Amino acid sequence: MPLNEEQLQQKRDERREQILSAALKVFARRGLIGTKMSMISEEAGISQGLMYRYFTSKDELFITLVERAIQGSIEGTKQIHQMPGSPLEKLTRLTEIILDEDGQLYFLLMHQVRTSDDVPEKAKALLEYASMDVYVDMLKPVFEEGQKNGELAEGDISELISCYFTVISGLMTLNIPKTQGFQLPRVELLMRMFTRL
Amino acid sequence: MPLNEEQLQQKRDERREQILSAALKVFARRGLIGTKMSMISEEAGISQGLMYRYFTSKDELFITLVERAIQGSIEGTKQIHQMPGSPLEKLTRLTEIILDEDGQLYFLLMHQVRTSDDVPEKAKALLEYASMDVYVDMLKPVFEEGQKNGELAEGDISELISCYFTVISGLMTLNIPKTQGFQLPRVELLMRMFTRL
DNA sequence: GTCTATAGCCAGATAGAC
DNA sequence: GTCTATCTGGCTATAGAC
Repeated sequence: MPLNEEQLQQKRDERREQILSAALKVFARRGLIGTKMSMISEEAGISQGLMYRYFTSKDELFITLVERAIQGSIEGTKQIHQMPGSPLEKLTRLTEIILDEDGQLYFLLMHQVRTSDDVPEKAKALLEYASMDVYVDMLKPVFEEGQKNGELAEGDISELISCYFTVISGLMTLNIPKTQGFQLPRVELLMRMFTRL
Repeated sequence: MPLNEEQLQQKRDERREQILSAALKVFARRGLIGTKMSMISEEAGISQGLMYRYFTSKDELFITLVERAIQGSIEGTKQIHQMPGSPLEKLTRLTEIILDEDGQLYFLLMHQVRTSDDVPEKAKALLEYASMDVYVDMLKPVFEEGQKNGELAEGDISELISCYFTVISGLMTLNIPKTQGFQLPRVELLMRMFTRL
């Protein structure tokens, strides 16, 4: 019983996802240069040659993942507006999600792009869509409300949000789960930076 | 006029330092694998071949720098006991120094060792000397005094110090000076995590 | 002591068998 | 569609000229 065209396409998409998922795991930890195609194919359980039927090069594979990482981080941050509770509760919840979530792999990937010179030009260009300003603008309404109701610290809003994202980014970048000795600070401790004294 | 043995040795040491300094700059940003010997030799302004007269391999060069990084970070942290002022003032001052200083390159190097698998076994082993416990123990007296005089937040001291170093490490790792958009948070903002409300 | 040229190895990408 | 075998280029480390 032969498969129809749609089924074939679906199988092809699944395999593509399988490769992307394996590649994300390896790229995030090891970076573009530190990753050999053989590592990805092994992680995906297929041969090296086969990957080139789905992606024309290591760079293309990498760039595809960077696109997803940026989109995912923006979508994730937007979630805060659907959350219940006061501004401080929202911020606390968002922080817990970010630090917990396995979106960490995408976070590390974006860090690779930011700090490495050996990354394709296109990946660098894509990162413009994830500038600090983008995130600051998304969180601004929440911080404004929090300042108004007295929960959040006074002061320049952009500076506060920028501080928030910088600290969170730093923590994510340390890749703590696997790093001996370091342990993720409790969210309540972190929040003290932004709450009214 | 020929140089005597001591002068020759000194000239040799200078060249060695010149190579080490160049190597630190490149390794810290690009990691062991991302760095080609030609990059280091170019940064140092010498030929590739010459480096092998001073270091037997890329790995040896890397390990030498890791040793220095660990020693430097410990020495630096110890400084806090020589500082003037109250515990909170000492901690603030230490933080400013760490974030400011060009010891950042050493910081990044240690991060490379922690997170990369492609680093020589010996470098990994050396990092044991820079475990979180080592730093916690160094800062313990200062935090104890700060809690006693009411400047610092109450709570488990090890957790507070560990949080402190984790956040600082994260910020250093982001390599902010060169990273567009990110900016180092003001130290006073960071300190709010540890001061009494 | 320093440089240039090269040997040897390793990994990305391709070709061709099944 | 998938795998194995191979081509090709680039980088570490060495050899040899000056």
